[in-house]
Amino acid sequence: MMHSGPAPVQCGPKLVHGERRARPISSADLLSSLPTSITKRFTRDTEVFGQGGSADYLYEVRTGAVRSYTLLEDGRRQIGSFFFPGDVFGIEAGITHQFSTDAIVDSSVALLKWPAGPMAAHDLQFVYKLQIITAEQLRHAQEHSVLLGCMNARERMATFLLDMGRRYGLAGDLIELIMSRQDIADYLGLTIETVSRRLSEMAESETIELTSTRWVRLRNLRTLMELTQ
Amino acid sequence: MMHSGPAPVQCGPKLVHGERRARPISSADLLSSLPTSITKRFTRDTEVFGQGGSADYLYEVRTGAVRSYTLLEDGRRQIGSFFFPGDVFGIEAGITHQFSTDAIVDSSVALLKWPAGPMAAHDLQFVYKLQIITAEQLRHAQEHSVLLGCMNARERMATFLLDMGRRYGLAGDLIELIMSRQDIADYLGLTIETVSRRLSEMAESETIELTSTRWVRLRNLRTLMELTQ
DNA sequence: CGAATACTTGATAGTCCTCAACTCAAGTGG
DNA sequence: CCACTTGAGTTGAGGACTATCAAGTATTCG
Repeated sequence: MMHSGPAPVQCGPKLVHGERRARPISSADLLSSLPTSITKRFTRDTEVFGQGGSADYLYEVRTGAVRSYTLLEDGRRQIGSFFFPGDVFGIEAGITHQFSTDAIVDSSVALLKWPAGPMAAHDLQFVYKLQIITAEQLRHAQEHSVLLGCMNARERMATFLLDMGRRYGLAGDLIELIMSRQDIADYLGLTIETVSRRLSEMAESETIELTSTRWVRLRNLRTLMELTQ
Repeated sequence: MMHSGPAPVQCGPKLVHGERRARPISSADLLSSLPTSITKRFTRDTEVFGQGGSADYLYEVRTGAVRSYTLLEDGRRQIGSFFFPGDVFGIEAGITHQFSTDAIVDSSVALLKWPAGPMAAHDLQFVYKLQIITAEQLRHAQEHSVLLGCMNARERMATFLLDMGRRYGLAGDLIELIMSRQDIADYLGLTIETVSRRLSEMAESETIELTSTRWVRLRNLRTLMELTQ
């Protein structure tokens, strides 16, 4: 199930109804349209907000990239999402943050202070947009559960590469992996070694090309998509 | 990482800041307060709505239980959530459902047709409540990603039992597993055999007692919580 | 240029999956 | 009421995939 499938020429997990799964977490210009937002800069590896901190703000990436994650006491880390320019994050059900976030590279982030008190957001348009974004993030989390619950390492890597290409792609088939191997591993529920091995394997089979450690060229989209679709 | 840790006397994954993770997906009485809802009955194993179907309604479990899941073409299934009386489900970012749902046992479900057209939900209170519920489900999905990405089978089972006890508990330490072993397996990203083995193991160590196939008594909460906290 | 860090590659081990047989429970029909 | 059937769940043996541990290579940054 997890370590799945008929190894040779497997056709990859496909959704019934033949639907696409991953897609960008769009922002719907939530914060940029509001005058009350301010912009802050965060250097590489510094915290934007921490687990348990009070959720007083909404955030939107302007430049750079951010990761959100949960830390377990013994050091295990699960990265829930990567956020790129335009992505909104920091939405919470309660008054405190359930996870931590920090900048992957030097980044600038727009902050919007929540309207004070519950229901003070008398702007229907705002709440409506917020609802859309939250629902999109929910969908992303559910898709990620499918990846973590059903897919093997090969399929996870292929899914990740295609997703990154869609959200952070450059020059068509050349994509930048702005995050470290450890980040990728913690996002995909794998170890850094397994991530490295699967990438090397894909390069070996000429499915991708490892231009440098942080740049990947997608050479055979079809093969990749057969592993994810 | 995944198949984790120092096997003997491991203390389980603990969140930094010592926070609790799982908790019920509360409804905030979204539908029950609205006059436009109708109630439908679904017999065991029948579909409430299917992946790809148009998302015209919101749903709330009245009696019984519902599972939501994603199906891959090769038969792999990931159950995202179980819903119990009071839980709202069927919230989507787009106009079609991203996953399927069906009744685990004979159930009655309240339906609320979405206000026609975008932004026609001129009731701020409604959108606000909806936002709360969506954010809660997002949190649940994120927590589930931690389970799927970081925890071993033992820890997943313990987390599941405690969560079920909280959401569907009876008589304090006696809980009903209303779903099949296969459902549990597909929810936890395991196989049915592994689920069975871990339950037997817990019974052997007197952490739990398997009263019958569908009833479990939690005998040693401390041990369970050490595996999850 | 050198040290620290990131990444890759190899060998081994462990957890969970797969396949298979068995037990148990529930429902049916004679 | 009991043999029969069927599906669900348990248990066992073996294997596969990924983790772990370790060493080596590449990259980055002062």
